[in-house]
Amino acid sequence: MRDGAKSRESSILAKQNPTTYLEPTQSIGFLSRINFRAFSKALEKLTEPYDVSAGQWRFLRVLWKREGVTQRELCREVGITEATGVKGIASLAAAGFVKRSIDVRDKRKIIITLTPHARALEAKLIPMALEINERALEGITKKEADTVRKVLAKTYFNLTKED
Amino acid sequence: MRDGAKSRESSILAKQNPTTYLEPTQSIGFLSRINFRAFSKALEKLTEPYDVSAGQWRFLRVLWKREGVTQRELCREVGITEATGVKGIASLAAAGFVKRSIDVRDKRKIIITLTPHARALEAKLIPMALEINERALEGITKKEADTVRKVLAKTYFNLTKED
DNA sequence: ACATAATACTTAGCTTTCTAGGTGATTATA
DNA sequence: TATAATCACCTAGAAAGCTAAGTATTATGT
Repeated sequence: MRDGAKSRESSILAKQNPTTYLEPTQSIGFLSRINFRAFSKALEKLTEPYDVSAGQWRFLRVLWKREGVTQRELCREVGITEATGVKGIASLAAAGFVKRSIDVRDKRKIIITLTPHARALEAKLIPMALEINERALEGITKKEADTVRKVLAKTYFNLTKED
Repeated sequence: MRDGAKSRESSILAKQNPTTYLEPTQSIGFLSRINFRAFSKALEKLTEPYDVSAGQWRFLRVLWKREGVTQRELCREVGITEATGVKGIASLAAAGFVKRSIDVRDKRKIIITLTPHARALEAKLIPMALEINERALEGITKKEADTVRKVLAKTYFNLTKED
């Protein structure tokens, strides 16, 4: 690993300054960004031996719960635009994780189904996600974690309503 | 705005399911990702009339507090790799927001300084960031917000230590 | 029935990010 | 002092996201 990345990550949150409202380290937007990257990278490091990238993981997680869904619905659940979904699903199909088939009753729709290989990966990969979550939440009480989930759901709602 | 984006954003968090640990809407990684996008987009909508993108904003915020910093140090504070920084700073320079100059005492280093135009933008743009934060935190107590900041700093630390 | 709307996916092009592997300047060491 | 190591930045290439605009297909309103 490059030294630059390491020194950045280990020290960026060292000097928290509670006096200034807009200090980056005090901004939930900033914290969301660096946590998103950290979660992705940590999970990707575990799933990489199975040739599953962080982007692919996000689709697979949805599909394991709910297969045979349309492309639009899948994108909605993953939390991305349909344009982004086209690329992501193409990459999943190229890697042999999903099959795309046109809905017989509505030829506009594309139904996404998992290949047996991708279905089998669930048992391997879900524990990895659990492990990352556990590692991330070390030293954090259940109540605190619940507050974070509740607040982040609310901030998201506040920022995206009336768009 | 496209209807797809709207329907996605307005309903994705509607059905929270507290029973399953790894539900996307219960995952702090997932929530961080969608919040990062939401914060970026909301702020960008306000700063766009000044031709400042979300990426550029992240650099400017640091530089307003601490000008004349090296490229490496700037990247560290923004929370990105140096490779990413090269592109971002090039975009800032091309837009006339910063000047890059070689350090006379160490010719490896590049010192980033703001142009008068970028310096003047601080007074316009900082209130926008405050506004987005206020909007995001509507209906959230100070204590809850503090918990979120504390927890997100900890999850980030937990995930990036010993890399 | 036929023109118009809406729906579902696609394409094109841009931004922001990453990793891996450079180059050149400075510092440390044998 | 020569050589090696380290440092600071750069390049290349790819992933993952976005908006805006385009193409079929289906639904709707007169």
